Amino acid sequence: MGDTIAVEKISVDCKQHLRAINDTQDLLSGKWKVMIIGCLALGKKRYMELQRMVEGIGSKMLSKELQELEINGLITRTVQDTKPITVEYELTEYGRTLKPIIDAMALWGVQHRKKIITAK
Amino acid sequence: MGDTIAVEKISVDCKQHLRAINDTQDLLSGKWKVMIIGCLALGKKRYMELQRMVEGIGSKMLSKELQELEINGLITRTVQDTKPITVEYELTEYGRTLKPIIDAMALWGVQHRKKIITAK
DNA sequence: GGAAGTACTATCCTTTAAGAAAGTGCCAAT
DNA sequence: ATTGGCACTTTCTTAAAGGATAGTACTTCC
Repeated sequence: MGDTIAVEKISVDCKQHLRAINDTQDLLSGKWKVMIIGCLALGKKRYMELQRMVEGIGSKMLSKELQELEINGLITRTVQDTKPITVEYELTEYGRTLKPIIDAMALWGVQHRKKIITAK
Repeated sequence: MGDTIAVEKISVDCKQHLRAINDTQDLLSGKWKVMIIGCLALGKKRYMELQRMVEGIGSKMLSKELQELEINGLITRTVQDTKPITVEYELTEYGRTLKPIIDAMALWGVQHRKKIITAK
C-alpha cells in the first residue's frame, strides 16, 4: 500500500518535472530565441546590431522572435528619439533569470566542440 | 588602434558564444529530446516506459528521437534477453553532462508556472 | 488458437517553421 | 533630388517536423 503511494508520487513528480521542462522549451521555441537572449545577455542592443550579431537571421524572423520575447516579458523594447529613430532591446529582470540556462548551454556547446575536434 | 582590436575581440567572443549555444540547440533539437533526457536522468528506462512517461509522444517520434540521441553518443540502447525482449535506454556519461542544462530548464519552468499562476 | 504485450517500422498526410525578396515610412547627409 | 541607413511588415514559397494509422515479428498467457 505504502509502495503504491510512493510509486504514484514518483510518477507525479516526473510528470511535473517534464511539464516544467516543456514550459521552458515553449518560451524558448524557435530557431533564434536562445541566441537572441544570449546576445542580449551581453548588454542591450539595437535591432540592426542584433541582426548583424546573430548571423543568418532575416528581418522577418528577428522581428517575430523579438515580439514573442517581449510578449512573454523577457525583453523590453524602447524607442530612442535619436536622429534616425533607433530601437533598443534589453533583457528584463525576468529575462535575466534565464541566464543559468543560457550559460549552461553555451558552456556545454564550447566543450562539445572541443570534444568533436579532438576526436577527429 | 588598441580599441579596434578590443572591439574585434569582443565580437569574435560573441560569435563563439552564439555558435556554442547553437551547437547545443542542434543536438537537443526536436520537440521531445529534452524531455526524453529529463526522463532518462531519473534512471534507465524501457521503450514502453518512456512512451508512457512522455505524454503525447507517438512511437515514430520516440524511435526517431532515441536514434538521434544514440547517434550523438548521449544515450545507449541495450537489448535485454528477457521473456519478451525489452530494450533499455540509458544516459551515457557524456549524456549526463547535459544535466546542468536540463536541471536549469526544469527549475526555471517550475518557477515560471508559479509566477504565472500567482499573477492571475 | 486467439488476445495481448513489447519494440518497433512504414506510409501518408497535415501543419508549422523558416527563408527570400520586396516594399514601407521616416530622417539625414550629399 | 537622391541615396542610404534604420526598423520594420508583407507576401510567397519551400522544407522540415510532426501526427495518425496500420503493420511486422516475436512471445507468453489463457
